[in-house]
Amino acid sequence: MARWKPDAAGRLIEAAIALFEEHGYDATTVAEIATAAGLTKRTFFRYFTDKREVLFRGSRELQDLWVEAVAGAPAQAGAMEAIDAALDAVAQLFAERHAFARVRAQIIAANPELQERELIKLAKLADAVADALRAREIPDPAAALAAQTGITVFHEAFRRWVQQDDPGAMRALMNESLADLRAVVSGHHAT
Amino acid sequence: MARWKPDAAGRLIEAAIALFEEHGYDATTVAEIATAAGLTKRTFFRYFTDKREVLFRGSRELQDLWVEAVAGAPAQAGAMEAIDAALDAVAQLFAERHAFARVRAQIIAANPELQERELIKLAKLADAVADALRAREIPDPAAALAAQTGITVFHEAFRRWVQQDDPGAMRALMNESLADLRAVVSGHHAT
DNA sequence: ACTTTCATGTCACCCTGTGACATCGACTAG
DNA sequence: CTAGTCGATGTCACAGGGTGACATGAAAGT
Repeated sequence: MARWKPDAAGRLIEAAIALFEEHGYDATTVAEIATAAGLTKRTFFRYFTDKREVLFRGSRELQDLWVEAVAGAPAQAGAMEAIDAALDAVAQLFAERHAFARVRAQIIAANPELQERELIKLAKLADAVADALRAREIPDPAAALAAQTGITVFHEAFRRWVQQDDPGAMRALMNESLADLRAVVSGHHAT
Repeated sequence: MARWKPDAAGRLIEAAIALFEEHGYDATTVAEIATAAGLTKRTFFRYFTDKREVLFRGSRELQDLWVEAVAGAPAQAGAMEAIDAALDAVAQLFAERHAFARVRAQIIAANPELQERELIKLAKLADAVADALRAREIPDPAAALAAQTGITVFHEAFRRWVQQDDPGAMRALMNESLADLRAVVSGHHAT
């Protein structure tokens, strides 16, 4: 028999989310999370660099998905077509996780510190996507701006997606956001 | 004679920046900053909600400038014209503060926590600008997207502006970023 | 003069985050 | 089978960020 119960990180995440939902993020201490997961405070910090990070483990996965989708777009695709392909992949990923995403989004919405962490994860995501575009021979600053724009569209669509009930609606929301953005930037009037 | 030396907040900011430059942000404690300013740790936290905030007092001023410029744009101006007017005002403001901005940018660049704070300030700025656009009868989501786009252009231009020597170059950098963004979004190839 | 106001100080305290070292099952070599 | 190593976790002590409660005393009002 194993000395330790498996998946310590997973248990910490589950315990953390349950406690955050019940008492709020601030009112939950790391020691409480660790105890609820059958571990100690010190062990918590071996898995997560800080208390916030327990909610952001999935960001890495999202970033990989973006990067792979951009890299895997057809050879002749331009910057925005590659971004569009990534939006497809992302919309599919999230369709399976609507319920979880909502809970998590609610916890984050209630805490400025968590919003800060979310924004920096998004910024890192934009950097990674920009790198993926550069690897496709798209020069700067077009790569950086296209990446940032793709993330803006995704973020805006995500915000709306968690506020409504259809898990499959993300792609449509993305398309709306993208169309609006194009209209605004080129100076036409939006819908 | 006054009981306390005036401008406690200002003294704290100066002391903080000097110490951050000398020893780095992490290695500087709040107690050190306070003592250097002739105050106590407790007093520091009466002026700044946390240690980071001592570097972001000016963000409020920047936000007001944006909002006023957007509000004050000609009545017939569309979303992007109003943004453009704001970019003018912002470029002027920063022209006088190139040296300070560089020091501050360097401190922030060295610290992830500070970058987080910077990003959330930028997000709040985008929200405030979006509100100002809505006040001009620009409907959502155009208002939100135009605001976010304006901030993206500003941020990109700012990044380049602190890396070069001409304090007056910001407006030109903004124009370049904006032109690049337009080209990317509408699908043409950039320079 | 008496009171009130208010910026600052003092003190005690909790929580986050980290370094150093201990523990002990599991795995591996021989 | 035994010895030794490894790796995940625990224990302990501590620095630093951040806060609540109360004290102080000059200045400003009345």
